[in-house]
Amino acid sequence: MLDIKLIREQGERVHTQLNRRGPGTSKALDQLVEIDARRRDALNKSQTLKNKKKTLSAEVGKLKKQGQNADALMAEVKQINAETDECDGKAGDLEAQVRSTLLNIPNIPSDSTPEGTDESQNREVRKWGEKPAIDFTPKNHLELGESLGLLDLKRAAKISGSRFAVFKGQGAALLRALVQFMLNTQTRENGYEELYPPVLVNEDSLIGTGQLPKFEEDLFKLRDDKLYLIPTAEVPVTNYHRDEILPEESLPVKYAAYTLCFRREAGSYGKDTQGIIRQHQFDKVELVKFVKPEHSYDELEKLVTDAESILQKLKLHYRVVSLCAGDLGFSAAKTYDLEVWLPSQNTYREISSCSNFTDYQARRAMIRYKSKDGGKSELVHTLNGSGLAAGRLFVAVLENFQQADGSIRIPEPLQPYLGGLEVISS
RNA sequence: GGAGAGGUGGCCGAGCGGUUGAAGGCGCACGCUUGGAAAGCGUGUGUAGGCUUAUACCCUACCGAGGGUUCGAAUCCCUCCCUCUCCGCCA
Repeated sequence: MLDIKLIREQGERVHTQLNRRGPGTSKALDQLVEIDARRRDALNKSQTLKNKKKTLSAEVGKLKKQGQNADALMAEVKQINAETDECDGKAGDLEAQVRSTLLNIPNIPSDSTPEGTDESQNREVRKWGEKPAIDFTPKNHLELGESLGLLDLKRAAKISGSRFAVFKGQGAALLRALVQFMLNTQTRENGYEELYPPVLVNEDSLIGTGQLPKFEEDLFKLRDDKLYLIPTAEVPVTNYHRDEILPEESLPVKYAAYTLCFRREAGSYGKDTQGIIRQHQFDKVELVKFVKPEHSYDELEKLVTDAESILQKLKLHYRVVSLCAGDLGFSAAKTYDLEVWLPSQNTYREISSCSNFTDYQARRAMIRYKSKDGGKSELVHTLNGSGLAAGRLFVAVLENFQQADGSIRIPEPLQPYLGGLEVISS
């Protein structure tokens, strides 16, 4: 949520910056300032009336105590009440309008976010490692997974439908090893505290991080309870500190959380239908940080480095991409994607997305910090990034470490998690 | 799911229709005291919104949430949520 004061005072700038996401993005701002002015007007009237009412009511109390008649005053207060109700109603309606408008306006892109309208204009920041030397026609992860008995999508479709997978045998063990390896790295080497949160969350949490009210159709919702399945651990972990004031000296607060994630993938029909790249249910280790505003962009760089450390340890070739304004997520001010090399597709595919949300989520979720030497509490900046998506990492391992005979070489750091297993073969 | 108890400031805990944003205590901050510390004494110590150059004053709201009764509600009534205890069920 953007600051209404900022919109009030620097409307032109906000318009310009929002429209970097695409023409017309700032349209919702148009009437906002005027509605807000009317809101404050009604509020002021109501408050003046309430003040008068309070004084008179106290008078009534005094008179009654002295056994005197207070009928005239009581009638007057009744009259004021009618007016107050009207003002309150008006102010309430206007406030609801302002809030719902604000909830549907995305974050302002950072100055360092590149210009551009879509994915094709994202800017490559750096590359790491090299493409694997494969001197045969590489198989894709589905062929490899099925022939080695690691994946069973046919039966998954029978059990649940399309975009679901069963990981089997050494495939299931490999997925588990990847999760374990990522969690250990992030908690033991990169300084994150582990959290294992619920995957069902309430509406307030989803409003807090920005999935609601605008993106309800992307979420799985329970029929009989007001709960949703999380699309990412960002939701429960960021909301862990919703409505809290954190002590300044605790910042930055850093959490790593492994959860299942659930996405309806509405509107992605026909995209990545083969294999397990795009699933309704997938595993992910998420990194979330709460930081002081002045550090958030430095913290974003570190967050990216922490996510990269997993790929580097596994010696997987990847590149870092800075998303352009048009490709930026709703709540983000700046985002780096990590894209891992997939030999079968001869391209880089997203495996992590690391974002700085500045104070946008913090304002929605009311997450603040207060310095030890008093002063006003201020909104924190929130960040998060995948560290990493386990299903896609599974794909990358299969494809990049495949050998001519169809077997998979297990990267050394993973071997301890698989009882010393060095190769998966049929 | 059934029965009962309860949700008040950072914490504990009073208040149960009238100057109560809320007694008292603890904690915390600052000051005095001290060689230093403790104790003691004093002062201060919530959030949001409005107004404002102002994180000064002033005003409004907030005692789980939302409604209602009343001139007036933390206090009375209704609905919902959450916590605890017992029973049932269950991993």
